[in-house]
Amino acid sequence: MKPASRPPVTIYEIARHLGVSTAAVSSVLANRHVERRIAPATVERIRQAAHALGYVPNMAGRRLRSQRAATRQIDLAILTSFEAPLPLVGQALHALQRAVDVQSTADTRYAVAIEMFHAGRIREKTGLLDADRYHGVIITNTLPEDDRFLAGASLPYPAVIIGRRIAGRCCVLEAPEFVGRRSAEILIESGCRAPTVIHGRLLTHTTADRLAAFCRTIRERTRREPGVIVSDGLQPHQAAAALEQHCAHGHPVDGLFAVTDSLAIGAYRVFRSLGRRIPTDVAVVGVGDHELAEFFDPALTTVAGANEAMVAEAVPLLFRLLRGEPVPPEVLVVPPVFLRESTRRQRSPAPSGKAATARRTRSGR
Amino acid sequence: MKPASRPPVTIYEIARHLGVSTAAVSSVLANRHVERRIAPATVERIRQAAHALGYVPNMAGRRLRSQRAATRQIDLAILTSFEAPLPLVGQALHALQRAVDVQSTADTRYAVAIEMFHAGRIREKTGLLDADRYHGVIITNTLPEDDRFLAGASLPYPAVIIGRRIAGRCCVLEAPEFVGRRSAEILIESGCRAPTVIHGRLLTHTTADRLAAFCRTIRERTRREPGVIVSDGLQPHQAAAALEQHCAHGHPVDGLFAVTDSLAIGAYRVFRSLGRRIPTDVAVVGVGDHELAEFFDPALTTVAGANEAMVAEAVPLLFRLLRGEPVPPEVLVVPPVFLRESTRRQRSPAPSGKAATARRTRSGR
DNA sequence: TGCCAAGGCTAAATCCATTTAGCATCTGAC
DNA sequence: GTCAGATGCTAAATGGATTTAGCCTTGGCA
Repeated sequence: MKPASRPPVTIYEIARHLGVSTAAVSSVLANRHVERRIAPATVERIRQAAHALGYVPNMAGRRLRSQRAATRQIDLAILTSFEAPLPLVGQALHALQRAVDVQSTADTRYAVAIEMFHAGRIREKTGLLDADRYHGVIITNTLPEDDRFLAGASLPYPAVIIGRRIAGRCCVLEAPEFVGRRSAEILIESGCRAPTVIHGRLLTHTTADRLAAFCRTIRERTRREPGVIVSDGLQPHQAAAALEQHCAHGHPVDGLFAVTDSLAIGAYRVFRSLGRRIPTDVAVVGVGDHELAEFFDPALTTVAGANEAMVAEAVPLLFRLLRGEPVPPEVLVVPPVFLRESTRRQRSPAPSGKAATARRTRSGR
Repeated sequence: MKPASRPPVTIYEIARHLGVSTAAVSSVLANRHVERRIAPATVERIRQAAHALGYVPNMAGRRLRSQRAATRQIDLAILTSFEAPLPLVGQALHALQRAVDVQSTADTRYAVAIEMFHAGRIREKTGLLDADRYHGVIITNTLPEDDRFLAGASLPYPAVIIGRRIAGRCCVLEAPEFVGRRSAEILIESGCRAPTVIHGRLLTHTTADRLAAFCRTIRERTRREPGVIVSDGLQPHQAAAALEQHCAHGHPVDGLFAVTDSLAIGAYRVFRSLGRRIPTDVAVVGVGDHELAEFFDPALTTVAGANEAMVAEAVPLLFRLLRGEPVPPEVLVVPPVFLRESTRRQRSPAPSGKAATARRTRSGR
């Protein structure tokens, strides 16, 4: 950050500098000089002065004046972290855009955008606390630091939080405990004796809940400690490195719960290279936040993927907040469960049998 | 779109309606009523009136006034289609944000956002032609319809186009022909006799170029027509359906070029279910726009993935445009080639031999 | 020479909200 | 009874750009 210099250059400076009126300057800079009949020489002088003085238009000023009367502009944003899986965010934007397309009228224009912050550092996001940027936002993929900040701060606009309960704010979350518990149960029912969980070092409220519930369930049902692998990040190669090291240390793993899809991808590769077959030697459960799970080899059993459902809840809530209508403080979403080949043993605990068992497969959209 | 109604409600209406000053209304609506010592009863009246009249704040007005003097705000956006693969866009945003973090000074604040349009319908994106929204944009993932529109329209702000040459605009593109030609060569060198390409129904400039160059190269080198499979969309399941049908019609396929990663994912599944081994029975070449290619089973050979490089070029170009500096009309980027297992045969055309051949593997970041 | 039209530009209103300075009124302490 | 201070509010300036109405020249034509 260099130090502040002089105040911004406006069209007034340019006008004064050249001895012309602001009207002339404005006309030229807005490319209206032809219909306004500004002499070519003047156009050129104004252009050069603007460049020389380093003129940068003030969009607020422009918008304020030029926006056709009787049109109100509503700015909505989805705030997410750079580190988050993008498909989730894309879904959210899509859903929001669909809603906006429906809500739009001749006198109301919506603009929707995705903006990002660095995970854990939402407080550094410029303009977050300013009342002059958004009419409303959906916030998702926050880390505990972010949550703490949000709980303390008072955002000067309506906001719906996805994946985290924050007092006084409208929140949409995964039903607590559900994902972790079901994942544990599936691995246990699959006959796993050394169930293990892998997660990224950074835990969101949601992933932390999945982790805790998983461990608790394993402890309660098996009276043993679950294995826990911490990956540096959510990238497949990071997961692979962590899992490899875990196995190299001699820790047994015959059932793995990956709190995020991408971790499962890395795990698949490690098991393959170690010659361990899925699901025969090791069962894997993941989350199905994006469409890929079905295309894993073997297809990944998922116990989550409530994202679509959460977004579907969040968008109408945002509009209700915008209209000033009352909203519930929180909405819980129960994620769907898809049993696929990566835990095939579950339904056929007998020898092996490839007889088709009842199984829901998420159909591609 | 409902018909337009009355002009927007401003704080003036509220003030007039209640017989108070706009200062009072503003103080209340900006939650400054405590320090401004507005009586609780008045606060309540103002709030109710605002709600009853359907007040929606005008962000332009707010920003114009409240923005600390000596701070200029610069709004940048990445415009992409809803239908595009998101990781690419995420990369672009990341790169842009990094640049912005460096460029930021105490008197210049940047805001960066992703905004989306429906593929082929960029002309319908509201505000695209308005001069009052962005200081600069990066446009990517356009379809030919979009390109045609952009070529005709004159955007009133600096723009860098990725993946498409548009006269008079600054463009960053894949070196023409390269990807299609190399892919074809790799399949031919792998000994394929029925090389085939699969692409989505919607073709961007880039994917169209890949397709055309592939077909031309196959024709020139083999004197035969390449197989062409058209998938309805880029989703794996759509690719799978298209490929299945192609095979069901008896078309031979022993080498496949997928112009997009996700298409390759779907293809893998089909080959697996048909019992055709990769690369022994069929070689597959794809593009490596995201990290996943390496984690395919077997790892996917890629002849593209220039996205990162393209973005790296585009961002500085945008800043040069913003500063009014001259820029080259186009920048060509040659994508890296990663030979992996999915075309293993290539380097060992002899019997089989699993001897490790020289092979670059993209290392995880 | 006189008049009109075109050309080239300016003054001032306007968009909406925020904020500073200041004006009444009321309260309580002395 | 007075006066300082609190209370509750308003008038007016301000932010940056666009746009309408209109002024002054100049040139062409009758």
